[in-house]
Amino acid sequence: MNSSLISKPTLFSFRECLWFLDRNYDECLHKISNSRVTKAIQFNNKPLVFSLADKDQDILIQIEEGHATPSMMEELRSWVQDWLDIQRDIRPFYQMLANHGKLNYMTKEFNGLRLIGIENLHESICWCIIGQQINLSFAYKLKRRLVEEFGTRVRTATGNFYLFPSPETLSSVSVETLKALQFSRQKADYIIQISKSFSDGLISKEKLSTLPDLKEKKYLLTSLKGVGEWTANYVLMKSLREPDCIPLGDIGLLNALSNHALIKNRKDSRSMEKLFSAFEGWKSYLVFYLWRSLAIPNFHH
DNA sequence: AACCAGGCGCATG
DNA sequence: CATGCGCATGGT
Repeated sequence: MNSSLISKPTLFSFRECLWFLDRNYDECLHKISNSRVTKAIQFNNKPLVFSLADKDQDILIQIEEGHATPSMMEELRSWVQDWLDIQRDIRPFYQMLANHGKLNYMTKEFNGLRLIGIENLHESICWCIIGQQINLSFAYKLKRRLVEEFGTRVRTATGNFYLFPSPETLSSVSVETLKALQFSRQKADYIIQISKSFSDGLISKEKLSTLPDLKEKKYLLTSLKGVGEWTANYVLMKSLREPDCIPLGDIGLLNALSNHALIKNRKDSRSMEKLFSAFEGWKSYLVFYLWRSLAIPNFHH
């Protein structure tokens, strides 16, 4: 089995999703070319390279490297649906956007954009730690070094693809090694310790998602050194798809709110709460769309 | 040339 | 509880 189709729901745009995956950053875990995204993932300890392309009313999944049994293909289909958040009916969110005087333009401008996730929880947390307090281009550079140094490489006819390094691998790396890749001592420490927590089974996506309430999830996440409020919320929104998690204090979020004249200054939490209270159940989506708005050149209210 | 980036932990008042 | 500090480097 080397291909499969997923039918598109309403309010889904492959082009918008592809735009997000492409942006203008040096992403090392997938490649975009000819309106297709290609990526390596791991199933049953075996790497598999697949691509996604737009095909009329469907999304075409193709296996680029490796072999997929029918059950693996079924798993891959489900993985892709999670990654691009394909199954969610986002019409309620669009209704909320449409009702908002300043944000209703988004229903047209970003039509069909889905909250693209980070399915691997360990990767998601490491990515947050890498990105803390540094500019995104440097963050992507650090991630690339980490992935190319410690991740599994899959060779294909069209180039190399990488899997994010496993917790086992990263937990046995030394601080000095990461420092040589220009990680700060703290970031190196956090990543190694958190990788240990994963390989020791102290935390896993399974464990985190089965916790009964959000407070416990946040508590478990922030008990890890290097994971604060921002990271916990980012991870819950991107990896567990919690509907109402806002990475508070996020500089991009604050800039977007300020561009739309929705807050007076960075400490204007009252205006923020007022805005988000109108998006109950869809706060994470609103954050994602606000981030999307940052890419509009010279956007000012 | 300063200043600030997808923050966080730790030390103080 | 609030505020200050260091962190690593690159972009503006």
